[in-house]
Amino acid sequence: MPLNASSFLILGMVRNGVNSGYAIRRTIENMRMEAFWATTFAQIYPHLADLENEGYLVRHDDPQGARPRSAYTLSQKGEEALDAWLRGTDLPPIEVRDEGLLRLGFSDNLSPEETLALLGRLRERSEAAEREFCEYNLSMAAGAVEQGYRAALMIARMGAEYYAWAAAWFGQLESELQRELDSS
Amino acid sequence: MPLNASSFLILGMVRNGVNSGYAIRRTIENMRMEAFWATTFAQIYPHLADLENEGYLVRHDDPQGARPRSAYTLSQKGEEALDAWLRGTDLPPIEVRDEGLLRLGFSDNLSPEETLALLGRLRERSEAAEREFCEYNLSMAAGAVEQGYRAALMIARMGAEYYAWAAAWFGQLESELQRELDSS
DNA sequence: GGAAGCATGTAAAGTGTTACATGATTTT
DNA sequence: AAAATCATGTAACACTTTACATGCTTCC
Repeated sequence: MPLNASSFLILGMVRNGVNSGYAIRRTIENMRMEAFWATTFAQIYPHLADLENEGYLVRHDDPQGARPRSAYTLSQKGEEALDAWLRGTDLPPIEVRDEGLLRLGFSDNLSPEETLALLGRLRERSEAAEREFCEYNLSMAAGAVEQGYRAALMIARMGAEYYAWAAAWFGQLESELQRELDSS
Repeated sequence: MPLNASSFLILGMVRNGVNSGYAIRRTIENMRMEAFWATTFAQIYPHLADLENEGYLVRHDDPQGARPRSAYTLSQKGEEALDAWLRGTDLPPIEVRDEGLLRLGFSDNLSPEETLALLGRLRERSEAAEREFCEYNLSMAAGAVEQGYRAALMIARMGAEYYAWAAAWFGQLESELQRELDSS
């Protein structure tokens, strides 16, 4: 089983002390990490089991009262694989799937009013994403969790700034189109 | 068969006069449309056949000499489906998968030098993407293809500006880290 | 004559999402 | 007592990518 990006997401989480499938999913949600690498419970649990079978992770029983719980730690092999990936000189291309931009790209047949409405929805979607990142950034700054999580915070800050940029970009297009509409 | 975003990409292309599977793939490549919705030949050809079976597209034989070729046009049903999608008020969330950002997010264990190298690779990748968008934008401005392709050009311009922004962002992080390194 | 590009596909594998199922614990 | 959250998974489905296969045409 060759490791893929999802494997390293899990290994990285475990090294950061996020040691159960449930905790990994929740952390990804809280950190808005889905913004650049999404996953679901249905992916994480089987993947954790695979990584244990292949010797990258070690599983421990860690029940909370009568509720069973599996906690994981990195094995030597897991540490090495994660470090090799972090130091790798390859860099796979970014993959984006944005149905909204696709729609904008085929909007030539829409009326100016309809295009304005679409641009407004795109801007609002970016504004909402920006707000979510800002909320996470604030909650992090409040706690003293910054020890050892510098990189994750850096990414979240980039997310906030990117979505602010995108919202402004859509807003500018709206203004231009509105001006054209007014002057005709 | 409910239509998905890939269906509308194909319908939109056909309406714009890009009427064969081969031409659709090449146009997506030339326009750098893969930056926000990627596809391959292996997806397009069966999908075209499905859309024809369901009555969204009409197929015509359009051989070039002895080389066979299938050309498509939109049916009434196809036109309507495409317009309904363009005017839809729903807006599915953006999906991004960026192994590079994932790596940066787990880079706390790297040395400053190694982090600098990673940031440099990320910046270069953005710079390369920006160049590709600019090339397409220039090739469009040169030709008189702007008639009816205003939206596609708008998107390509956004692509160029976004990657310029991202490259600058990574560059700034590099400078900050370098300063820290120098002053210690 | 060979390389590059035009043109169309199939098969298999890999990856990811949705829906479902179960039961314990904590909070209101 | 009900709702929310913790915790773990399976099964089916949908989607995408990779590799392979074939043959024509144009340019060098």
